[in-house]
Amino acid sequence: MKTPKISEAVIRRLPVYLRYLQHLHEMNITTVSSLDLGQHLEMNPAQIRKDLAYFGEFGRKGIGYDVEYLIAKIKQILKLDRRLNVALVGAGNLGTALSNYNRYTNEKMKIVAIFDSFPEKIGTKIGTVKVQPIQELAKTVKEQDVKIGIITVPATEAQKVADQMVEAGIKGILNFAPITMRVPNHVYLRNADLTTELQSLAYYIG
Amino acid sequence: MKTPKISEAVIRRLPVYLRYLQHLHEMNITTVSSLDLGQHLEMNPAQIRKDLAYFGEFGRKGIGYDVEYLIAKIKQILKLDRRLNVALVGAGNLGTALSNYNRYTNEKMKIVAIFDSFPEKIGTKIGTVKVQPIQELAKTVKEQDVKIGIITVPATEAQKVADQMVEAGIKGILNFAPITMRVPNHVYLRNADLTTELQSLAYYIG
DNA sequence: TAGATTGTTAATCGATTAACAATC
DNA sequence: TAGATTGTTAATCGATTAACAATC
Repeated sequence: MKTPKISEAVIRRLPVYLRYLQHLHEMNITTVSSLDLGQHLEMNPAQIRKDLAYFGEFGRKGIGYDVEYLIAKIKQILKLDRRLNVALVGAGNLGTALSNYNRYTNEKMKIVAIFDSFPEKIGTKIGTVKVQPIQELAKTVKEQDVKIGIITVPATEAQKVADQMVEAGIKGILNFAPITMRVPNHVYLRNADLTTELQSLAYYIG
Repeated sequence: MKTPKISEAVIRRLPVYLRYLQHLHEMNITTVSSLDLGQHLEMNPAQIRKDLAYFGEFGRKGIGYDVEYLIAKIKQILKLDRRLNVALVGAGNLGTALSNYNRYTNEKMKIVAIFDSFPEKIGTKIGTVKVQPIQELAKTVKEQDVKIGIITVPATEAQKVADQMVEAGIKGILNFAPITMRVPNHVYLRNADLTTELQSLAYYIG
């Protein structure tokens, strides 16, 4: 079966499985059961099996899952097996942190362009990527076939940047600015606002 | 009624409402309906009403919600109306970004201590907060009544830092390191792993 | 074979949405 | 009063968990 209709909750768990599987692989563990996975990730094994079964039969009854094979399969599902170019706007601390994230890995998803509006930032390098003026966004997106945009500018600038990304033809936006932004339906938007994260935490502590 | 059993989904939406209400307040808008809120936040108005109604009757039939009053109430619910001290370990780019987040606001939730293990970092200041050696964590947590810990160290260090936080008596941890960490049941743990965020994004674009 | 573990169906649980009486 | 909008109950929808036949 292809993909019936996969919920976002499922998709968000796959990278968590992937991370632990990669850890197992590094430790030369070749096989793992949903029970093992569930114990380590503190999740229900039935849920793990069901999540994986949406995409195919990856395990073997009585045995479990082959770690290396499952890693390959999850990467395939998440489309992490093909090149995916990312542009980041806002070369502040958060932007720099994100740029450094996958700098040394051989992930296929890569931040290939960084933009800022601050003249002092232009021309400096973050890793191997030179910071460009925001005016060059559209041109670079086309030239480098950029599909995803990350927004790490202040709230006041964020919607404007999003508009420019949409205009440039970007397909998905990961927004870190604390605003509710508007994008057309054909653009996928994900918010990762760290202030709301922090605020909801207070409820469980205070 | 007090709080029957509020789901995390509800708690995570409250800061989003709060943010937009504060925006309305800045624009001198005094009243808002759940319909308005729903339209701007792209949410179902019934859900917004229900979320709020868990905590009391904050609106007026036929009128809507008083913006200022609702802001005060949501802050009260989230316990953002009382002082909440936060310690951050890992004074890298991400740590610095988070430290700067609420530096200029008059939020009651504040990062009051920053730690790092890198000798060169010790003694430098982020905003007004001096970076301390990690060895001083326990002492500072006690002295400053720190309740929440934020972990922005590399994956290899994260569990060790979490253990120290738990040992020091911290009540909640916000973890940005890409690992599945273990904490005792009495400590609230929230993961905000930006790599998994990025990876799940690929699914919707590729 | 006996034990283990998957894939999947059915049962449960919880969250979202619709609808509407109450009332400003 | 008529129109608007809440708070809340009931209906729907979706996600999680349990259970088990299939099978390695």
